Amino acid sequence: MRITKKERQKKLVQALEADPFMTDEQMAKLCQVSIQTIRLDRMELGIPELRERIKLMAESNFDRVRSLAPQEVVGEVIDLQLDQSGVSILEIKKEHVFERNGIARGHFLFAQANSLAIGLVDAEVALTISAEIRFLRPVHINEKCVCYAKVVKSQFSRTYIEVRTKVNSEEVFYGKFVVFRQKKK
Amino acid sequence: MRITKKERQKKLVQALEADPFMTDEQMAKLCQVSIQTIRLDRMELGIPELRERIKLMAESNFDRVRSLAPQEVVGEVIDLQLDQSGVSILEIKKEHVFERNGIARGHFLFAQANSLAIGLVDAEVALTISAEIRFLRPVHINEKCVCYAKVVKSQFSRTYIEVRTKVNSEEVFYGKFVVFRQKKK
DNA sequence: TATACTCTTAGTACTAGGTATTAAAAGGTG
DNA sequence: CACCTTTTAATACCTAGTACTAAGAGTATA
Repeated sequence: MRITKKERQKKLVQALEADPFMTDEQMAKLCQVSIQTIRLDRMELGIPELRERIKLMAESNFDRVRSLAPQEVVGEVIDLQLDQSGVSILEIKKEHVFERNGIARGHFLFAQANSLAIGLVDAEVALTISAEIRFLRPVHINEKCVCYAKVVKSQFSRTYIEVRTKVNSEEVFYGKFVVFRQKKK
Repeated sequence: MRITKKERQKKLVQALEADPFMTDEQMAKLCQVSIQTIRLDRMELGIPELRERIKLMAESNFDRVRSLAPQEVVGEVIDLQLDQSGVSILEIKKEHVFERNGIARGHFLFAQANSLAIGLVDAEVALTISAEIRFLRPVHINEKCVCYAKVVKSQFSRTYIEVRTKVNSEEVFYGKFVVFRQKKK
């Protein structure tokens, strides 16, 4: 016995973390033991077989891809008057919050506001130039952030937009955005 | 022959788009044809078998999971002196940019900066209170954003952090963050 | 009507990467 | 030496296929 069972199992877990696509055969070679030993190890450790592992990975990302892939806008736009105002909603889920305390990471609120501000501008190219933002109170998991954006001024190639995000009519985020635009449609 | 071959194949593609986890058997039932017909259809359409499909999904998201799942931080932290300074790198990929023009959406640069600023603060709870940010030039796909954050002041329960993001020593983003902190570790 | 042709179904052999089970060998410890 | 854990081996079976051959069904064409 070269290394102990415990050590081998530890090694296995690490190896699978680095490359979850290993077959039992490959693991057996890696650990210099028989395939049966590997299978017993997987049993003990509660590690499913390759195909199950792959499936779990694919499934877990499938939802995420679906909910995050239409990434052009963060949050669901429910109202939009181009060059005037818009409203979007973002429900804070576990992927948005700090594990530790369940408080939403600021950049998601920013992303919602930024997306809406950009989406508001009726131009071929619209890019954020600058922003002044304020996080007024922490937002928690399961809260629905309703984001209101309003164009306050449009000068030369710049659009000035004011954004307020509320949770139950309580303001949680405020931002002033300056957006650069090029060539009206 | 109820529906034509073309119609059936169209149906198949749509069904698989909605649920890529279907076996040939399930598809056969769905289309009211034999399993062999489904296999011929897959051949013609160049659709791989279930296991291959699942594997492709898992693989394609594996990289993304790696780079995005440790979501506590957007970007890879390569240097960190708590309460002093830190550096992180974010490579702009296709999921970060506007499809239209290949320019990075601002909120990713913000997220990188915000994450680093929060990560810099050595406290149990650290939350962004406000930020003043400026996007100095557009960042394109494949560019590597190196983000430098520096604590400039720490007063009461607030930490003031300055962040500069560069691409090839050219400044692309600048931000001043105010971070709230609670209870030192 | 017979023939040609596409479409569909059936059946067999084989594959990877396993599970589940039983049994035997190897190794270390009291 | 006996006991017990650990490891290996062997066998039957499973799923979701591939690869291939062959035959039947349905339709159009000479």
